[in-house]
Amino acid sequence: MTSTSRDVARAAGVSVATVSRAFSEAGAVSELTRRKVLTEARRLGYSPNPAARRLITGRSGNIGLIVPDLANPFFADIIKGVQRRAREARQAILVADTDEQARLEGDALRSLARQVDGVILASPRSEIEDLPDDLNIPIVLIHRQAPGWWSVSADFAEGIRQALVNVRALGHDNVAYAAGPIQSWSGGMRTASLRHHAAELGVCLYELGSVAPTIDGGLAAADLALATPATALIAYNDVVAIGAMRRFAARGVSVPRDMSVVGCDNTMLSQLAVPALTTVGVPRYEAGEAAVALLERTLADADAVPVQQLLPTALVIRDTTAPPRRS
Amino acid sequence: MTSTSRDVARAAGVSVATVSRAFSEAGAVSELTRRKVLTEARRLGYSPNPAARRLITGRSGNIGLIVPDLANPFFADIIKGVQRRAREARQAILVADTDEQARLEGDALRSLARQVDGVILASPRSEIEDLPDDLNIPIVLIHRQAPGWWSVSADFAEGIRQALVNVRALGHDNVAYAAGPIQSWSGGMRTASLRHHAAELGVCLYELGSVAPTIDGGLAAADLALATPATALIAYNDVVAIGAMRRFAARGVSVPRDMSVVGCDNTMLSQLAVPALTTVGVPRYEAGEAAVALLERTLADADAVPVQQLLPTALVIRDTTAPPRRS
DNA sequence: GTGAAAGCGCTAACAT
DNA sequence: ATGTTAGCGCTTTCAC
Repeated sequence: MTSTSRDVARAAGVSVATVSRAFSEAGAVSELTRRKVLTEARRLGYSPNPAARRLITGRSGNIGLIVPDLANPFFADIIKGVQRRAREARQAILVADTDEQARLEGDALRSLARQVDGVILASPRSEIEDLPDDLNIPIVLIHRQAPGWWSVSADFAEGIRQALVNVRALGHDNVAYAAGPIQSWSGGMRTASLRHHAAELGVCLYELGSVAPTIDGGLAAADLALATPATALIAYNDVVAIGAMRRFAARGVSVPRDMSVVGCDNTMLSQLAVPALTTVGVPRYEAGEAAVALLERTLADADAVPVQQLLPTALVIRDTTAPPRRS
Repeated sequence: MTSTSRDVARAAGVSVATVSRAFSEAGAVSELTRRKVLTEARRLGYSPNPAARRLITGRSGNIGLIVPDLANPFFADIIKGVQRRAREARQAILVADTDEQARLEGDALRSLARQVDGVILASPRSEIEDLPDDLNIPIVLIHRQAPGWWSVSADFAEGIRQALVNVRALGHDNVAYAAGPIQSWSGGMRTASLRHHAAELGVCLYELGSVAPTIDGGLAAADLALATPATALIAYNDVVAIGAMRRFAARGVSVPRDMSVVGCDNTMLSQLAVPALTTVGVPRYEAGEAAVALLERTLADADAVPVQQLLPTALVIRDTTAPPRRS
């Protein structure tokens, strides 16, 4: 059905090797014959068979991308970044969704391994040491760091520190914190940073414990926060923050007059739902792009030493209300 | 580095053909040798080279998915559906984002064509006749119908009709409609259905024209709606509806007391942002699954006659307020 | 039920 | 600058 390099070679009166060269643009073919070959190829509707090419070069021209949840806008943005950079590099992307299940990450990795040149693993839920390590392909982590692994991650510790500084500057000295799932690496970073800097800034930190990263989790967080003297709540992410705000409203607690709320991640949700929410903006698009760039580096030089790139977060301040006097 | 079928064959004391058979589970190999082969394979960390397999079978085990915008939760859900069904069928997904640009769809299609067994094209922005038709691979459209093409689409006409019936039942007889981009096929379906049924239901329809499918478009739609006697506004999608509600609020028009608003698509956004918004729920996850199922059918029987599957929409009613008296 | 051998379509030496 | 040739790792007749 589809024509082969032989057909084109025959039609153009050259050898298959020349056809191959014309398409691999090694520049090792005269301009004249190149045109001739390309013309015949177009006429016959020929394009190189990627499977055959791959069988011999060992390169697939594909990169794998594994994310916990495609429907989460946070990861959607990461994919867009990866996509953009990959398109430039003429690489296609194979995407896998693990439904937030850590154990599916290893499976996805293994099934992708033979089909791609490298894999980008966004916000892995697994323990890094549980991931298969005999895959023999480069892996770049996004928003997760681990010794000896390539990664590009936001500086979560610094981001949350800035949020705390901001809240402190507004005059809050009793701050509640609703942590997310305990497996969350970024959550761990945030918690540690918060503990460290609260003391330093003279802020009394009320840890509300781990809540689900959902609207419901936010409702619970709000109730817990109201049981403390806190006048500000820092939430694991925007969804939790939105849930908390909803509960505050229901309980007659005015935000931000009676209670400041700070989200994290700065997803589109926060802008649509609560334009006044201050959040810690975490780079996503940029992280996706950077991850592809790192992958290209490992592909170009397999022995390169792993890079752990750190991207800055940006505090998006949309609330500058001073705290109320609460006894 | 990675071992080949020959290595396994040697280790297991069989021929490469037997190894191949053991992995292709044709059942054409004795249970004993099968175990032996599989054991050796595991020991050596062998798995079949997909490129080689593909070169000979012609099947890649990949399916392509082209969407206008990965960051749009609407498409994210479609991907999740595709993903789920594809995983069951042990197919990987190559995803391409066209950034809402029609002309990129043809490019994406072409670049995917040689790498996949079939392509799913979600909500194409192109004119169908502009798409390349010499690709020689099956294509299934989502949320778009065209003669002679495989497709699975929501019944947009019926969905919007139900919305209109609901609004009419609430007592509104002056209804405004903010249409989306004129290139939108689903939008065209909706507009036609609305015109048709408005007359039938005795509703006076005020067409506000085409607005951008954004928050800003919603702001404009609200202003336009207030210039008519309409007591209800049906919006192209939830984002427009949310934008409109924001403007209504700013202009002191109470929703739903003074103005009913109906969205479309029932995205997560609408639930988070405005829990009271009535919307037309368009199947996404299901559409994605169904599309893979159709693709499997074309793959199993290349001569099968194209199916155009229609999925029902679901009216999500969260507002039952009667209309105000407006002169 | 299993083996031997012939390619799938391409690229990469090696010649010329 | 171009042609010849030898595979890449697998599946698939065809024998046995």
